[in-house]
Amino acid sequence: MRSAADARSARAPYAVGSMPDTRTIRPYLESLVAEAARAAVAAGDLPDVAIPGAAIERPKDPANGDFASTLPLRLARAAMRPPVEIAQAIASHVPPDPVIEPPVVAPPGFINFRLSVPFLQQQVEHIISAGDEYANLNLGDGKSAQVEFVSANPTGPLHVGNGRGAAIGDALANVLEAAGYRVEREYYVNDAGTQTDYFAETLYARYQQLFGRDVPIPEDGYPGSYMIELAEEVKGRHGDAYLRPPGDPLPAELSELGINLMVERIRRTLERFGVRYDRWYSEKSLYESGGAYERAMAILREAGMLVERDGALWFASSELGEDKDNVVVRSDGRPTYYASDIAYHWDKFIRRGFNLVIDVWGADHHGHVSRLKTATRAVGADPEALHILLYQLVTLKRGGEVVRLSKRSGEIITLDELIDEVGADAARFFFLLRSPGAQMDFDLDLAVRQSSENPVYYVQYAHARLCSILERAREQGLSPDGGDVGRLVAPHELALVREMMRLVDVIENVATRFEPQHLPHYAQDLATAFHAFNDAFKQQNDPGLKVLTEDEGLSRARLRLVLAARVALARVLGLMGMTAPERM
RNA sequence: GCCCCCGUAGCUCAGAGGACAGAGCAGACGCCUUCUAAGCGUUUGGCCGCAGGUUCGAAUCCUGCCGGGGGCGCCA
Repeated sequence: MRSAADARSARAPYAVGSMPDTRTIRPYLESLVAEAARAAVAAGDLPDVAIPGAAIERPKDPANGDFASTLPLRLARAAMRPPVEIAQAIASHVPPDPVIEPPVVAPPGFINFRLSVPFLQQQVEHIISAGDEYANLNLGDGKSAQVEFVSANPTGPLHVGNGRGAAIGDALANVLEAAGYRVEREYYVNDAGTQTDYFAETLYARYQQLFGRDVPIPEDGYPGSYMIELAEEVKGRHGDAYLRPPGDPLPAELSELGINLMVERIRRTLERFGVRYDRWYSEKSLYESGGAYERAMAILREAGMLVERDGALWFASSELGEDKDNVVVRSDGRPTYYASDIAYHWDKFIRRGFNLVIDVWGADHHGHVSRLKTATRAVGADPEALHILLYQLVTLKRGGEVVRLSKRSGEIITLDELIDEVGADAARFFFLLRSPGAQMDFDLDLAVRQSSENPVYYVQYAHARLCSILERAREQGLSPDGGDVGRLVAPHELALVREMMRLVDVIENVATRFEPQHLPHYAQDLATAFHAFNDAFKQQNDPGLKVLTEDEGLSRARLRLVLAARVALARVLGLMGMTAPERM
C-alpha cells in the first residue's frame, strides 16, 4: 500500500513509523539537511550543485547546540556563495520537526541543531527499555569478526604488557559485539617452534635437577623460578615417569605436558582478569596432514611465490613490494613462525571466512605487519579486512620510580601480581585509558588509591550512588514505575540525558576506528554528568530539590532518569570488562 | 641506513579537517544537620616540538627537520 508514509520515507527514512531515537538521530538529521538542501535548490534559493553528505557533527561547545551541519561550508566553493547565505537558504527549508528546535545559522556557515526537550525526555524511556542492549548498533550487520589477542608464548607467565593487550582486545571484542558483529575471541597458542623446544629443554633440566642430577638449564632456556614450580608440579603428579637415562633426549610427551600446564596457568590468569576466549588455537594444529600449513603453502607454490635459496625455502615477498624475501622453511626443514602465521591467517580468512580480523600485538612486532598483510593477500584474502592493532610498552611506576622487577620474585612483574595489587577493574581501566599507540606509565600507587585522584573509583562510585538512590527509593516505597519523564526539565537533568546519548557515538567510534581509549574517557564524562546532576540539588540549598522530593510525581520522574543513567553507566563499564558495584 | 609509535597546560594524557584546543591530577578559593564528600562549584595555567605545503578552514592531512622510545634474525 503506497501512502503518505512512503512519500515521507523518501525524504527522511528514519521518520517512518516512529520518531528517531538516540541511535538514529544522526542519520535522521543528515537526511533532514540533505533534503532541505535539495528543496533549496528546487526553490531556486541555491544554485544547482551536487549535494555531498550532510556532515553532521557534534559541536565542541554545547552553546552551539547538540548537532551541527557543515554542509554550507563544503558547498561554498561550488555554489560560489558565502557559506552563511547557503546556511540560511538550507535552514529555511528545514520543515518544523518535533525532534529539534528550529535550526540556527552561525558564522562562518554552520547550521546548528538543538534537540527538543520532549525528544530528550523520550530518550530516558528509550534507554530504560533498551536495557543491557542500550546503544547496540548494526554497523557489523551480522558480519563475523575475530579478535585475536594476548597470544603470548606459553613459555612463561603473562606479564604486565600482556595485560594491556588483554584489556584492549577484550574491550574491542565487546564493542564490536555491541556494534552488531558476531565476534570470536581467540588466543593463538605457540605450541610449536623453537621457543617451545627451549621451554621443554628447560623444563626437563629442572625436572632432572629435582632428582639430583647436575644438569644445567640451556643457554637459550627460561631461567625463571616458575620453571622450577612447573617441574615440581610434573614430579608431584607423575613422579619419575618422564625421567630418561642421563644424556638421553627429553621425552616428547613432557614438552606437550609442560605447554599444557603453562597454558592452563595463563588461562586462569586471564579468567581472573575477566577475559574468556571462544577458542585456544594451537599452532601445532596448523601442521596436521592436509591442514592449513599445507594448503597455504600450496597456494604460494602454485603462484610461484616460493623459491629455494641457501638450502632454505623463501617466500618471494619482495616481488609483492616488501623490502626483502623472507624464509618460510629453514634449511633444517623446520618452518618459521612466519610460515605459521601465513597458514594461520589463511585459516582465519579462507577456511573460517571471518569478514573482519583484528590482531592485537605488542609494538615490538610491528616489523611483521607489512609482511603479514602481503602474505595474507598472496593466499587470497583481502588485506583490508585485517587490522593489526599495535600497543606500545607499559612502564610500571611506584612513587614516581620505575619498577622493573618484582620484589616478591625478583623477576618480571606478572599480570597476576598486578591483579593482586590493584585488582582487575583498576588494571583494565588504566590499560584502556591511553591510546594503544602511546607508551604508558602505569602508576601502581594511584591505581589502588581510594581518592579523587583515582578515576576508577570515580566512575564506579557514580554507579554505586545511582544504585543507592534507587535503593533508598525502594525503602520509601517509591518506584520509578509510572514516572512521567515530561517532568524532567532542569538543565542538569537534560545535560545528563545528553551525555547518556553520547554512548552511541562512542561505540561507533571505537568499533570503526579501533580506539578503545574512548570508553574510559566517556565513562568519566558520564560519571561527571551524573555527579553534577546529583549535586546540583544540594547547591541550590533547597531541601525540596533532591532526586527524592516531597513531590512524588517529580521523584518518580527523576528515578526514571536515575534508572536510565545506571543502564548507561553499567553498559560502558561492561564494555570495558569492569564490574559495576552496587555499593562501595 | 630503513621502518613504526610518540612529542598538546607544572604532571599524566584526550582530541572525528571545522567554532574560543579539553579532561584528570597538582596549585588557589569555596561547599557536608541532606539519597555515599570515593562528591560538587569557581579559578590559575598553552609558540599544540620546529619549518614549509594542501585547504574556505590544520593540533588533526602531506613533506622536511629536531627530540624520546621501539623494531629491522633461517627467534616469536
